Amino acid sequence: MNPAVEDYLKMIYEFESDRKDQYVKNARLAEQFGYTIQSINEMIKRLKGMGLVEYKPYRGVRLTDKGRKEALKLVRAHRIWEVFLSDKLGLPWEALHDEAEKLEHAVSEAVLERLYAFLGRPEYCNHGNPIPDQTGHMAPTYKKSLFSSSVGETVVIKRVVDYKPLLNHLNKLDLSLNDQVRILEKDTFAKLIKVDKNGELITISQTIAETIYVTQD
Amino acid sequence: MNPAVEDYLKMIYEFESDRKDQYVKNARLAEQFGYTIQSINEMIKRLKGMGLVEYKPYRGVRLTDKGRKEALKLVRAHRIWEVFLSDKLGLPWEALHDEAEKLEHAVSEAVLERLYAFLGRPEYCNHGNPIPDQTGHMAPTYKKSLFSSSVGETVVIKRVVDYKPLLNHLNKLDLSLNDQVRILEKDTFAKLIKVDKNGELITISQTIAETIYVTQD
DNA sequence: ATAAAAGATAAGGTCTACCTTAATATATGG
DNA sequence: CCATATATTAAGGTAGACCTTATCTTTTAT
Ligand SMILES: [Mn+2]
Ligand SMILES: [Mn+2]
Ligand SMILES: [Mn+2]
Ligand SMILES: [Mn+2]
Repeated sequence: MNPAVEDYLKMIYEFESDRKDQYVKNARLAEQFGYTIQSINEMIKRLKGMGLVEYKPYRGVRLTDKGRKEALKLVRAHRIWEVFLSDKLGLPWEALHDEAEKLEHAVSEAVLERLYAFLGRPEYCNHGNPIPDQTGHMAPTYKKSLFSSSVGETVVIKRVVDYKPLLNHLNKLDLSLNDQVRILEKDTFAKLIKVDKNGELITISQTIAETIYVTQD
Repeated sequence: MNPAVEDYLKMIYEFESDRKDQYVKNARLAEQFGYTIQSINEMIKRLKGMGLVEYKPYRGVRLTDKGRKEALKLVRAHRIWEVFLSDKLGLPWEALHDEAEKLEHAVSEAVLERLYAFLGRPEYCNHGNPIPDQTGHMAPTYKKSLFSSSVGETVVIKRVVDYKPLLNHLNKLDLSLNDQVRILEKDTFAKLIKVDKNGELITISQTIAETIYVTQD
């Protein structure tokens, strides 16, 4: 298990969590990684040879139990490092991902468990994604989007998509995890939602509001 | 600068610190890394091409200023991670090196500086090696060996060679960094030294005592 | 001075993880 | 039902970082 293999497993895992029980298309992986489809194909064959994925031509790829177990370890390491970088070193949320992307491959399970304990066994990373425990179990994923909320509702931001341009945009809008907002207006034609955060009026496009997940307060 | 290149620079740096202004022999690198001399030769050529080392056939290799600067960054990262792993996660000193060997390559300078501050800008790692600051300056290296001490002297252990079998042996002898010991007896024929630590009698071979560095108390 | 030891170089090989160009197979929607 | 879009496979290439086998050069110690 080297960084390249690990990153493939993690990516496949993340795609699988989006659209449950779907095969992941090689083309999607190619696009996401910025590699050619041929390279993806080669690696998929290697992963298959290692018993980490199941592959059906023209359908796509899917993790085996063994592959999923490995992927979960990586997801776990990634999110634990994010918590460390944020909580202990004070890195802003848009910087966490890239750093964790490297650290996740550089740590033994023994050190990871100690780090996890040191951080107080956090259940979520600083983007609101659940952190699997040693057995692979994790807290629920917030699935209700801000845009799906109704006018008058008061909600709390609990998860955002971990994508740097989005996080930078949220910084500009002055929106952070655990912020409480009240839906003032929702215009499905203009594709906008207006919310109130502590007396501050914030206007958010539908596209952005669909990448923000909330709980009703 | 990738992990392989970084590890070569660090190794050359460490050999250079031992025997000042000496060229490092490719054979020594080969032995230490466990690679063939041919492989070392190839890599040395690459390092030379990158302007990181100066190489004289039959004499050896030496870091350029550029190479030394890079090497120092790695030494710094390595030792800072060791402090983290020991002080915050409680890893025993014999486990620090292997873990730091991976983490040192996985961290940006920005994160490293934050980590350094988080740890309280330590001057020494947990084996007593000085940690260079951002400019490359560092506290002095302890150079007086335990075996060179005289009977009757009371000394404090300030540095040990970071070599796992040695550290395990010191654990068995119940010797740690900052322990205070008094030299009871030194037998240059039997190649032994006997010390008292808090009423406990500890017998140490010359070879081992020469890998332990002390200050006079 | 010279032979043995130490060190360097040459040539060819492997494996990983990427790439390009080109051919081929499948899916599907009009 | 078949054309076009989508997906796959083939073939060959590169660069890094290792390897082995073999030859050649320099140093050094007697
Ligand atoms: Mn990664
Ligand atoms: Mn995250
Ligand atoms: Mn290393
Ligand atoms: Mn150390």
